[in-house]
Amino acid sequence: MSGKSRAETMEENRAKILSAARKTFAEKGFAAASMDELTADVGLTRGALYHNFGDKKGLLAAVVAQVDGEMAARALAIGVRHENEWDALLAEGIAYIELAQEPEVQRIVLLDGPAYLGDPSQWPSQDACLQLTERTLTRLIADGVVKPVDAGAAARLLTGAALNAASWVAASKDPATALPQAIESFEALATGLLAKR
Amino acid sequence: MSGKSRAETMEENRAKILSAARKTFAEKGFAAASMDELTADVGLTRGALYHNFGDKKGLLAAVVAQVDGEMAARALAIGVRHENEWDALLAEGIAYIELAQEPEVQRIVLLDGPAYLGDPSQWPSQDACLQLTERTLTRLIADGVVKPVDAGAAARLLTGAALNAASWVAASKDPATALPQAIESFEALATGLLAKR
DNA sequence: TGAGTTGACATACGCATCGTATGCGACTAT
DNA sequence: ATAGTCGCATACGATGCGTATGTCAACTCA
Repeated sequence: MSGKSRAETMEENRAKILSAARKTFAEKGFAAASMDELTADVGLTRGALYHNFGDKKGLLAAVVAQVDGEMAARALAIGVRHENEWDALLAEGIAYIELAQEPEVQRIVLLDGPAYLGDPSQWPSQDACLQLTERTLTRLIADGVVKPVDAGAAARLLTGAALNAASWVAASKDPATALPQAIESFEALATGLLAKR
Repeated sequence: MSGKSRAETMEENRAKILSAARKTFAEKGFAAASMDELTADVGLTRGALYHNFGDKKGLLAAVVAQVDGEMAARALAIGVRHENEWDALLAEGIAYIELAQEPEVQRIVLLDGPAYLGDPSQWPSQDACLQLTERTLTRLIADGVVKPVDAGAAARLLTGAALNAASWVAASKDPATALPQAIESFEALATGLLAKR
């Protein structure tokens, strides 16, 4: 019983390519990544790639969805630990700033993703991070904690601020000191959404 | 005296290529833009391109600097009309949201620029928008109007929020109604930076 | 003023890469 | 057993980039 079913090896090869792409895209960027090299590194050819993902952009989309999903899951796990919904929102935002420090996220999700797949709000994966904060914001607005602004717009602004903060920290000369400064500013900005003072 | 000097035609050809690049990059994106076509459209060859701009990325950098500079100039002109520095900052931010609605800015400065040239804070042009708001913020912090946060971080967060808002509006189904919502949220967020309430 | 030099651009070449069309072996169903 | 399908490899054509080399006009200087 050592043989693998057809569907099993199929999934294995898909995963191999996805994993290799995730690494290569993060290191060299999407444009500079050669599909010949990438597939050869896992013992396959481009034939497998085009069969599984359609084309090069299809592979990027799959990688983005994976990384994006993991980030949302981690942020959610952090936010859920807070009883107060507002504190959870803040914690999630700060989590984004910290999670987006990884070169993988920086390069794939924040740089190449938008450039080749278009604006995140149009992605099939629908930017998991955005949806998460939008739902949280909607509840907070209903509870009167947050000003009655459009939740979609506020969510986009908030995550946009957080992710830009992450890029700023990652690109700064001294990330260790830049990170707390970014978080401080983020918290200050966020409090602007509060209804009561 | 109808003859043009060597330096004159040089500048003319540079401007021709730059103008064509600005249009093509905005319409088809950086990756899909063929340098053969682009130069042929203005009656030149790639030889002129590589002589004037070094390589394809060099051309993108020049275009980005131009568009970025124009945007900062327009935002500054708007902000300067306000006597109150804080109102000027808000007006500048809102101006970014509106100015960044143009497909040129969206595609070139916000998508392809970061992807191919790296984080804006590392650009030679040093993201004119960022510098502008950072200086304004520094003055406001010195005056005690804004909380004593790091001006660089806050500037990045603020412009990041504004530019993401612009992308959100541009990608939304109904930009006409999304724009005021984005501005409303932006103003709310910005007030979080105020020291006194 | 005329020969030499420089500079701006064109031409030509090699190399890499992508997408597709085609081929082949393994598995499956009847 | 055989025909058909599926997953992937191989082969091909088409672009596009960067560089090395060529060329001709403009500028310099004696």
